[in-house]
Amino acid sequence: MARPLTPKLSPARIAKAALELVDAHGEFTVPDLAKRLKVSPSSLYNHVDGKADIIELMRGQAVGAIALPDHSAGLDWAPVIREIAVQYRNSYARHPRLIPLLTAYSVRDETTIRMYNVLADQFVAAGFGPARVLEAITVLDNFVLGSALDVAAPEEVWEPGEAATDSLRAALAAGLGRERRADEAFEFGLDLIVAGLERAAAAGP
Amino acid sequence: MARPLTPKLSPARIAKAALELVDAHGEFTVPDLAKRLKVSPSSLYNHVDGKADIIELMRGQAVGAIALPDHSAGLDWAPVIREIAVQYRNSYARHPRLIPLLTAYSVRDETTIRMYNVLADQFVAAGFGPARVLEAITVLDNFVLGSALDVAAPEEVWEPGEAATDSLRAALAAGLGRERRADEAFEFGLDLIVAGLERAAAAGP
DNA sequence: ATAATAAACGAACCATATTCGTTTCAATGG
DNA sequence: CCATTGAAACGAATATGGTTCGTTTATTAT
Repeated sequence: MARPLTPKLSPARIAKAALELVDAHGEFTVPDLAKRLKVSPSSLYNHVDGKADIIELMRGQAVGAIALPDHSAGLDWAPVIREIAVQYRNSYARHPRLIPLLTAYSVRDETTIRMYNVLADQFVAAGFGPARVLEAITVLDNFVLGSALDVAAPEEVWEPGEAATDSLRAALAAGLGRERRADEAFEFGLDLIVAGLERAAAAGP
Repeated sequence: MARPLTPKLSPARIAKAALELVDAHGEFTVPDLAKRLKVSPSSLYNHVDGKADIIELMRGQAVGAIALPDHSAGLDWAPVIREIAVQYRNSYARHPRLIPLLTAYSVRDETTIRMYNVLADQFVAAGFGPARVLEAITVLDNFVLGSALDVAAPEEVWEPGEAATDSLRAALAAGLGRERRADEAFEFGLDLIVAGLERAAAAGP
């Protein structure tokens, strides 16, 4: 009932359990989380600052796995930013139901900043001016976040209702499982954007 | 204390007041909403089904103002889809702080379906096959949603921290106010995507 | 008139997040 | 070796928020 020989809790353990709850149910409550950890709710507050803090820790878990490509070498910039976008998006897609929780707060963490830095360097190398660099990063970021939310959307959203025309109905029928469909749309959109950026770079300052 | 001569409440009134609260504070609680309407919390339940229902009503308010372009004429498809995307995004941008609430549910309403129909028709006219049509719609949708979330993000998110490199720092310095910056990035990205779609269409099926 | 419905209210309820005081153990340093 | 300190758990208590229910009163329909 009191202090155990070996601590049952730690921020990492808490974040992991919370993420499992979110993956399973799309949300989590402090009592549920405590139950899963076989602990009383108030015990959690010895290790974390509150629910918002737990969400931050989950973001770290999700995004911390991003492996930035080695850009120090003289690689072409386009494949580098493409790879970053893929990694970024995949790290979210692994926990789709976490994203709605993150959008409610929308804080940028350490990993994200590092990523922005690499992107900025690459775009400068591509010959973009400062304003364009910011726009390019924003475009990529927005597309990645939107695509991640798409993965989280429930299947029913994409079921044709009464009002669907033939064109839309045919398109929906062409979709396979939700998972791959979201993946393919992301790849397609990313190709469009990267190709567009390359053309913009070639067009000069 | 009992039934008044003229009803104080209606779904529309409730949605309007709730939206004002969200615009101002980024969230709303039922007690606060009731207070603003000078009504007891329980009275609301004579007109709406609960908090989730109120959020749905707000979505309707936000998105209901979209004016779909007249596409029956033989206009080129690219300007049509571009205009739709702009309208769609702007209707969200008018109430940025509402979006995080919507992403938690992500239900598609009537207006959205109508929009998808028009998009599907246009892409078919452009010569895309069914699978491509779905991908194109998804790409646009994801980019619009991500861009809308960007408008909602607080300013501080984009302030350069310790870890920012020169490239990123310069890019951030080039940004004006948050609002216009988000607008310009959206326009830029939309141009990239539409141009890419045009090239894809020209490349054939 | 009388019945039925609509619209408000207050009280009560349950879940959630959080705080506080207390207890128990582990480690440390005199 | 033990006394102090601090970490880690707990239970009780609190504040807030969403929702339900029974009641009251007015409007509308029969």
